[in-house]
Order: sequence, then C-alpha cells, then structure tokens
Amino acid sequence: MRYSVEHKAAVRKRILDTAAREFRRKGTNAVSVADIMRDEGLTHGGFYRHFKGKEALLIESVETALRQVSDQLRKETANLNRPQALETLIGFYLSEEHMKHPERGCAFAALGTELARYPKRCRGAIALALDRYREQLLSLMPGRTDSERGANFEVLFPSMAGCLMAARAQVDARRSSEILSGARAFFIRRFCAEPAVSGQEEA
Amino acid sequence: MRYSVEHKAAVRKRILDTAAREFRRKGTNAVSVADIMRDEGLTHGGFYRHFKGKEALLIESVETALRQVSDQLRKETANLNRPQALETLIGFYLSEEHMKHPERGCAFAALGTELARYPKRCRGAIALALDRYREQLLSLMPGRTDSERGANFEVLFPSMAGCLMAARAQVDARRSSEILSGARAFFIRRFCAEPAVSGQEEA
DNA sequence: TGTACATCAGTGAACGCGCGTTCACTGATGTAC
DNA sequence: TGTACATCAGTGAACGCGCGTTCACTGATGTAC
Repeated sequence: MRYSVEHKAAVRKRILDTAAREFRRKGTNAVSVADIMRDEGLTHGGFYRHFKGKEALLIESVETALRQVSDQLRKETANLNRPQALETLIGFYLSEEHMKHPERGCAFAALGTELARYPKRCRGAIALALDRYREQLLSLMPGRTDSERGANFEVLFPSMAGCLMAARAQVDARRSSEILSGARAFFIRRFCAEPAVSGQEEA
Repeated sequence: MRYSVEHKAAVRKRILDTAAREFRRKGTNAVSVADIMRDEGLTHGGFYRHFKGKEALLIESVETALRQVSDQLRKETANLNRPQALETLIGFYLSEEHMKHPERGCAFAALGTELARYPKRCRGAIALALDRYREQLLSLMPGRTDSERGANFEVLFPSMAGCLMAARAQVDARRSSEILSGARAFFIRRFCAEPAVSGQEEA
C-alpha cells in the first residue's frame, strides 16, 4: 500500500469534517464534491475511494455534525445540576454564536427543510441520527420518565431550531437578536421552571 | 399586441402560483425555470418576458405563498372569538394536512433553512414578506398590545415551523404524528390558556 | 372599411457553466521470495 | 539482504447532463391611416 491504513482513515475523517462544516454553512446543493476535496488539497477523483457518492457523504456528515453538537452541549452542561444544565443548554442553542455559525451548529437547524425533502432512503438514516441526538441529550430534558423527557425534547428542539432559523433569515441584526432573546426567555420559563408536557400544574 | 394585457397578467399569475407551489414542494434548487414553464404548457424562453430571473421569481413566490397561507388562516378563524381562533390556527398549522402538503403550506416551514442562506439582497425582500405575514396574523395572537402580540408571534410561528419541519423529516408516520400532536398540545396550552410572553402569572 | 405596419408574448436553438461520476493511469510503499 | 511484484490512494481528463440566460425569430392581433 502506498499509504498506511491510519492515513486513509485520517483523510476520510478530514473529508467528513469539512463536508459537515461546509454543508451546514452553504447548504448541500451549494457545496460540490470537488469543493470539499479542494479544501483538503486533494482532487475530486479520489473522493470515491472514501465514499460511495455525495449522498452517502451527506448522510455521514449529518451524523457527524449532530454528534459534534450533542457532545459539545453535554460537555458544556456536564458539571451542572438539572435545571441549571437545561437553562445553559437553551442559552447555548439560542445564542448569537450559534445563530452566526451554522457551520459549527445543529445540523437540523441548518439543513432541516432540505433534509425533510431528501428521498426516503436518506431520511431513514437521518432519522436514526436524529434519534441518537435525542438520546444523547435526553438526560438534560425535564420530566420524570424517559418518555416524558422524550416528549419534551421533541417539542423543545424543533422549536428552538425554528427560532434559530427565523433569526438567521432576518437581515436586521437587532431583529435577529430580539427573536433569539424572546425565544430564550420563553423556553427557559416554559421548560426550566415547571414540567412542560404533563398538564397537572394547571389547577 | 398579440395578447391582451389581461392575458399577460393571467399568465404571469399562473407562473407565480406554479412556482410558489413547486418551490415549496421540491425546494428552490430542484425546480428549474423550464419545469415551471412546462407546467403551464409554455417553453422556458418566454419566462423572461414576465420575470427578471429565477431569483426575482423566488422572491415573489415566497411573497405569494405567505399571502395565500395568511389569507387562509384568517379565513378559517374569521368567525371565532380570540382564544378559539388561536386554538384553531395552531390546529391548522400543526395539522397532518399541513405536514403532508408543504406545497400549499407555510413557505417559511417549507423553505426556511435555504431562505436563511440566500444573499442579502433576497433576504431583505423575504424579511419584508415575513413582516407582512406577521402583520396579517397579529390580531390572532395573545397579548394586550401589538408589541406583546408581535413577541408572541415571533416565538410561536418559528417554533411551530420547526416542529412541522421535524415531523416532515421523520420517515415513520406515527412518529411524525406524535411530534405534531405533542406540539399542538404544548402550544395550545402555552399560548391559549394564559399570556405567554409577559411573566406576571408566575406568582 | 380596408391595408400596412408595429408590437411583443412566446419559441427553441445555442451559450457557457458546473455538477456527480467514471476510469485509465501514476507512483510510493508493503509484501513475497 | 536485495529484487520483483501487488496494492491502492490519489490524479485529472472525459462522460453525459441539466441548469439559467440570451437572442434571432414567429405570427397573431392592435393601431394608424
């Protein structure tokens, strides 16, 4: 072999990291296989030694991106107790930083509407990756059972993703910030102060 | 003139309606100018007698789509009192029907992540269209002042759009329905039962 | 009223371009002997 | 130890394709006289 096994694995990882970043930054259509390889100082032909095609790369990129973000969110909240952790998580997800840097952020908030339109064979893998994402963050959700925490996740995360998307769609920076801070206040109040899914706190 | 002024206006409107529908269905990249014209029984060349280019069409399509949806939502809630109207609106927005038919639904929920990446010259016009959308639906929002109602809109709508996007990304129909019904219950409880933005109900 | 002309929505070939993918090839290194 | 060969990551020309846009042209109808 010309290159060692470790070399190949390392190149593959770099391609994946670049793809995960660029897809989130520019969308999956605006980034070509050649663009990604050029970013690594390689040419497009070699790409097919690492991935079956662009579609396979996209699926792995989404998996990679979601893993990176759930790892980061877990790390940021690792030493905090439950309510603090959730408040911190919401603060991070709905931060100016996250709004300005989709390339390092949640893949669902960056690519959601186009992922929803991919053919079923892709969406299956993507849905699994989203399930793992939820699994990783489940312990940070409010609720007494996994089922309650799961239900909370599935309202909170899509909702926050929608608000982030709205903030990013704005042209006026002040409007973007208002959307973010309004959403932060809302979700912190609704998910940190009291259980969100079950209904018994309404007298 | 070969064709009457009314003819031209009618063709333009049909192009716009088709574009608004197909963009929402397939995304803006997956629909070509030729596709849209073919749908009208026309050829691609004539397109440029009606629009400056695809980008201009996209902007007008988003405006058209948002207007159609706000008109429909206003119509559906026209004869209802405030809390009923809001509950109905949330029920419509987070319905199975809306999930299954992005082509007739909210353009922000269908195209949000790609709209957020368009060049600024587009996003300006799109942001204005989103402002008009909000304006049209403001009276249905909870709150005592327009500012409160506006703040509620800017949490509620992006959040619902995110949940719709999540439901559409799922492959399993039951999971999609659960996401929708969970979101419906949450938003109805949080926005219909009590003021959502101001904080004084927390004793 | 009839005739000549202007208008312009719509046609379809052509443009340059970038895409995803394929493939014959290169050449450094591991392996077999 | 040296030599011949196999491996395969990476190269870059080439493929077919579809895109947005341009443009010379058509031809039905409105307008001027």
